[in-house]
Amino acid sequence: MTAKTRAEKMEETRVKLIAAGRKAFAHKGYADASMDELTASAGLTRGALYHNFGDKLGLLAAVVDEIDSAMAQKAKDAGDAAGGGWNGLMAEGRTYIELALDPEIQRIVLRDGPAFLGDPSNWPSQNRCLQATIATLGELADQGAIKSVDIEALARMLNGVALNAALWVATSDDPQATLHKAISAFECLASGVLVKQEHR
Amino acid sequence: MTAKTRAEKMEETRVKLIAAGRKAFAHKGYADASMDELTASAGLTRGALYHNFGDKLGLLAAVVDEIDSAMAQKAKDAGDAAGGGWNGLMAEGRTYIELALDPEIQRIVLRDGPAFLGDPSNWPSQNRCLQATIATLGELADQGAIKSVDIEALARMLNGVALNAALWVATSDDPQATLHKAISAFECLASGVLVKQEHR
DNA sequence: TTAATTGACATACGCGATGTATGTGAATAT
DNA sequence: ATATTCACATACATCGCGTATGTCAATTAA
Repeated sequence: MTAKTRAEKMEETRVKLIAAGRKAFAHKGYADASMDELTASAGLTRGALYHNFGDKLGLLAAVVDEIDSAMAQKAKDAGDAAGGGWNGLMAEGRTYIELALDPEIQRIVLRDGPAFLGDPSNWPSQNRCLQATIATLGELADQGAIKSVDIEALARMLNGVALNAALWVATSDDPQATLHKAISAFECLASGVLVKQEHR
Repeated sequence: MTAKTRAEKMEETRVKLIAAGRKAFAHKGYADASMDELTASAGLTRGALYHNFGDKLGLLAAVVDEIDSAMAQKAKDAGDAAGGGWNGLMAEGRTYIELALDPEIQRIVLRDGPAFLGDPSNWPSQNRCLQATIATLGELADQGAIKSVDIEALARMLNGVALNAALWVATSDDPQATLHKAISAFECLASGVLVKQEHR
């Protein structure tokens, strides 16, 4: 086998640091995570950290982006599996909320992320997710399936509901029980954008 | 007039520190707010801070409690002025959106609060704004005007929509135009919780 | 009125963590 | 083979929190 090149080793340390970051940030929270301990647990020093990510926030941004991108991908897959359209949109939302059961996601993405990195709608991963929602809503609007309200506004509000639901589940004492309530409320509110109300 | 007693002076310093906390936390965020600078801006030292509030988190809790209480009062007033019921709920939502336009509220109560103090429903203030929404929804549920979904969940989702709307408006190029879109979208989603008699 | 005591706040210190400046050795280029 | 780059380690400066201790005015008691 071929010897490791320099770029390969650097990528290796980036992966190690992000992995260590996920563990430390999830377990102790961003504020209480020591970069000395974190880098040591990866067999490195803070030198590697500041060379690769600039500062502590840089590592958090990288960790959040990795996790949030994976979340968006899973949500999109669920939407496609549900056949797209309205059912797809609901499946995306439901999946996003269910992911909030993961303690790592709860702590890093839903709690510390907004506090230390700012408004989530400015995150690269969140913007991608928003564009996907806008596209789906656009199709539904062309079909006359939803009320004539500004598409971007609807997309932002829907994502806001899902994010808020996820946050609620994340901080709940009983995540499993809260999950069902959150999903029901999400679908209830979402039904408001449909032209035809569901019969119950 | 009577000379200032000791308890009166202490209350004065508490007021000064909370006021300084609101300014510093809103402008620099909780994490980057220096207690040295904060207390100095109030003409005091960190000694007063730790004597009155125990630690940095104690001051944040006091600040959040004060703001959260004021928010609840304004929302309730708006709801009452609209005559309660569904109109009152919509008025509360609009009020919440307008309140969340305040950068101080955005940063301290809506972002740093949950991150550093934990789940808002566990705050000493018990998130009074949310409680007001829950109370109104309870009335509507008794009247059979809304779908049978968990009241707390609905309240949280509605507030989540309002929060997201406010954040969007706040960062918009044209806040006035965006505000109308946001409120329309809010009312659109909110209508999802109403039962529609004509479809039964 | 005056001496004793309380307590609200200031001052001083230790500890830990971040960020930067500098050093080093292995991989790459000439 | 020598020079150079650069990924990372090491060493250092700084800053901010929390605590321990000091101080002086306001209260209390005689």
